Amino acid sequence: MDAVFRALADPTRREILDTLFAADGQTVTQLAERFGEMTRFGVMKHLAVLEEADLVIPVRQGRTKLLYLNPVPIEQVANRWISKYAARFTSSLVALDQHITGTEEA
Amino acid sequence: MDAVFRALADPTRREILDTLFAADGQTVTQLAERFGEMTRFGVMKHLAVLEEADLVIPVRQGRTKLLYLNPVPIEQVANRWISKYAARFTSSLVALDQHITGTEEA
DNA sequence: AGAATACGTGACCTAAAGGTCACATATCAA
DNA sequence: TTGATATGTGACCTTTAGGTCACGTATTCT
Repeated sequence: MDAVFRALADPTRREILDTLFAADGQTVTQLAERFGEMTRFGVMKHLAVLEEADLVIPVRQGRTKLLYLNPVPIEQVANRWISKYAARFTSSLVALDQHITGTEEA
Repeated sequence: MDAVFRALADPTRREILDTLFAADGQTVTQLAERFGEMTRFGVMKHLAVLEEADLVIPVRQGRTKLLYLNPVPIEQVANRWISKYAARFTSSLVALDQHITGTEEA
């Protein structure tokens, strides 16, 4: 989970996730072209960090590498760490649970 | 929001938040004593980052500084950024909203 | 085969992060 | 006022992060 937090710390990496969210399965070059202010190598280094955190999953296809967004680690961070602090989030889940299980309308 | 992400990136800082979550309103020295492997100065630097991100709110009281945890920025990150990626989180909020607004039980 | 394309690696540089220390300041207590 | 306590500051050091580049490898196309 440490790797996830560290990966999300950089704005460029969050922007990469945003880009993949908008269009999943891009190649490295396609992605790099959207970051004109940075070379392909810079983007690749960020991708390495994102892959390390399992936020981006690479699929080799011939000479290209397709990049897929993996939201699972983000969900885990939300559920295992953030929910502890985000009272509204927690109470939302509690309320939802009560709603579902009928605990509230006893 | 950038400051929040960056602040959460370091494990020591997350541990500080955990400590304040367990016991809010500690002084700097009290807090520092729990981090035996680091000097007070190291802890203070981390505190500066947390305060910068508004995750820790300092209240000067005489010669001591009381540290309070502020979960609001974490909630904002959850709502404005993470919810986009965490499908279960999002659907939970949607369900809750339906529950509150009565959209569901029409 | 040869050329173009797509990605990978290692060296390298600069700036920033993490951490310690000596020292300064403010406050309380006697 | 003197001494102890609590925190703040700036200099300093070491490691890491972010970024570029020259070059190498694999793959596709003709």
